[in-house]
Amino acid sequence: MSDKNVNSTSSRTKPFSHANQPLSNIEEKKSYTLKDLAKYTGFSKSTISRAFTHPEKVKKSSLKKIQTAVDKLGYQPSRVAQRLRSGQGKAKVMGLIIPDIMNPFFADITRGIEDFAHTNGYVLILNNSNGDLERQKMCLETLRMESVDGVILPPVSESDRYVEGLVNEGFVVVCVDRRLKNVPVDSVVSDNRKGAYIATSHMIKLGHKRIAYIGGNSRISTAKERIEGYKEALSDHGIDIDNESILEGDSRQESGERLTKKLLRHSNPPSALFTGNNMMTLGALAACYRENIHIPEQLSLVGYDDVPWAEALNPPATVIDQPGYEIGRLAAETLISRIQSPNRSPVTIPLTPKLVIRDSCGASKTLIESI
Amino acid sequence: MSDKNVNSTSSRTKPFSHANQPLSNIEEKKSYTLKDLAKYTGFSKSTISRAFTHPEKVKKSSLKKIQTAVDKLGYQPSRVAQRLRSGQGKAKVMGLIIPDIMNPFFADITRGIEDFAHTNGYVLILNNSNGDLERQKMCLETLRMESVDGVILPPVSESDRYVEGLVNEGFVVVCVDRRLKNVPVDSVVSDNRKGAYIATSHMIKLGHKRIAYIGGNSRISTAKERIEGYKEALSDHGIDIDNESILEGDSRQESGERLTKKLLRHSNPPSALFTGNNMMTLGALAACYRENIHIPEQLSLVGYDDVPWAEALNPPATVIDQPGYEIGRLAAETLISRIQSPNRSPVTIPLTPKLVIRDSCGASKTLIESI
DNA sequence: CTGAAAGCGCTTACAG
DNA sequence: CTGAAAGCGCTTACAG
Repeated sequence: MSDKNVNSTSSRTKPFSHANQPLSNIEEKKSYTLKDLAKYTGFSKSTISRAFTHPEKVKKSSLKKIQTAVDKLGYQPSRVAQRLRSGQGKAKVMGLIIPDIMNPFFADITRGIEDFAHTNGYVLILNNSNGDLERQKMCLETLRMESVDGVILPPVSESDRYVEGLVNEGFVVVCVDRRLKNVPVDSVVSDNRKGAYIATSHMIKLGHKRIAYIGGNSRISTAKERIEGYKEALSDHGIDIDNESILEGDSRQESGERLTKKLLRHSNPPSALFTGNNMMTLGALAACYRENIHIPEQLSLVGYDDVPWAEALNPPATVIDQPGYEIGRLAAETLISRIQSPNRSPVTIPLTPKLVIRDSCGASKTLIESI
Repeated sequence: MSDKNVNSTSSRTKPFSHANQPLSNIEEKKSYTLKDLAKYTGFSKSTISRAFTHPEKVKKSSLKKIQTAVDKLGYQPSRVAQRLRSGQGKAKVMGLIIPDIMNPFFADITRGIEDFAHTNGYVLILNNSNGDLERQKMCLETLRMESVDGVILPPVSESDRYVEGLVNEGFVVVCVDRRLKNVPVDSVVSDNRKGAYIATSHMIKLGHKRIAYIGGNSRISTAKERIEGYKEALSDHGIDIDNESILEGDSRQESGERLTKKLLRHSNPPSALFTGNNMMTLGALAACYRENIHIPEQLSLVGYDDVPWAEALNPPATVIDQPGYEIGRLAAETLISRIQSPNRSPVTIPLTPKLVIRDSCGASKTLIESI
């Protein structure tokens, strides 16, 4: 044990500092254990433990005495010890692996998950995969060593042998935002094909023919689905698909800027742009500012995700909105329900995205057109 | 589960999929334990444990055999069990309590902390205080039950009896971004007084006399310091302080919008605005757009934090930049160093903010003026 | 260099 | 209604 200087407080008055007096010989302990409580109350550890876990099995008067002691000592059980004792699915910890916490959509999902976890007595271990498959694997390994009850993640890649193995082994995984192929897992996702379809159709209705698309890496399910929805909308409206107008980046601001510049410098530049990713939208805007392109006069823009700053932009941005917080909450809920019924068949909970019309396409009305 | 016996090894080829064959009767186990490894290799649990913790004390050849078994079975130690055994400061978990993960500055700090934790074998438990003192207390209680080695947080309030008690008890706390009064804790903070001073002086130099300020609740140390810096800059330049131009909100977008509207509708509105908080900056921008006020022609603006969208705004925003990621890393580093030397005196690590000049004050040059 | 034993702080059958 | 005992998976003196 390491030494620590506890003897600084001489006289004490407040309720808290009196707590450990009766057990002065273990005064330097960080926190009390069942054993201390047993010594203090005269009950056995069993009874005290039972007072917490099955109070109905303990005599009222004993319960009261124990409660008093708990209050007096400020006893708090060790969740680590509880975890070691309790079986599968009772650790009350969930893991979360986020590709980029700076992305407000993921931050919102995180918030939703944390809230639900907190409310249900779960604790959340946060990991950052940084969009890297190898790092995601390391995170999963760590989370496994932590005996978490399950993991929530937007998979870095749609197909992933390591995750497949884990799932088949019985490790609980819930996909959020992005899907996983070839594995039976619960997923809480939004309908990205539809979101992209709505966005693209909106521009088409406003008269645009040359609509470009930039988005994330297509090994990610959402990126893939969004391209599909975009293409489908064009086809449905009899517009030819121009592969030079479809550019794939890496979901970061920098690639958004780079790809947008490329599009703008094209001999026959697009009149409208759909950015399938909120960080890339930021890059696109920076590119327009640099190239002195005015929105919406010279370029109409629809972004993905109704980020907090969408409304503060000049002009306020028309976007596809997905309920991040809600998606997060649902994912956490799904995880807990899966833990409780390990054998139920996997569910996919799809959320429907909405178009939020602001001014970046020239349509001046500010209304939410739910589709 | 229950007992198991090791049948002698059959032939195996693929490391992973065949792994658990020799232990087929415990096939449904989630993961292997030291006991399994002991049975499998013939060594005692002690030796195997030692092979991990003190390999130099184990014979080379044994080490090799154990390694082979580990690989074959895919053994991973239980961090929960390790944690229970190991003493204070060896749990390798840190807690983080964030007031608002949607705030990109906090998200950036979180990223820095996670990175450092990950690199050093620590795991991060994330909690959301939502800026609420009571909730922050609950988070701290939970984190304590989790036997974390320490907690990093931007305190919701500068003075907080509960946290004080915790610290005096020896619970490791590192303040990040915001300070704590009356308690000897390590802190990694930026010089907010100076940041505000620089921002305000910049506007003064551009000729502004009526410079308004909106910021967060003044029970938060950063908000308080920024007001001080703002006032100091005015005084130093011989400008009277007008208390009607100083409005206090709650660090959220909505209050930024509300307060800005109030300022703009004033009979003698300000010609410049300093928003002491990035979410409130967003609100201020929305207010300007709504009230049809042009930046920088009608109102100059300096915001706090060089958020990812600052550059994508139209016009790109002049802001005070604080290195969030770096601050986070340093906080995690400080936490770990504190764990290692529980008795060293508390340090305060101050970072210097910079002014990033863009276009929201009319100064058209894009340069970073480090002060 | 190795193993048997104790113990971290809890919970849960099993006997009273 | 209560207590003694076993055990969760590990680590670490203590003896060989």
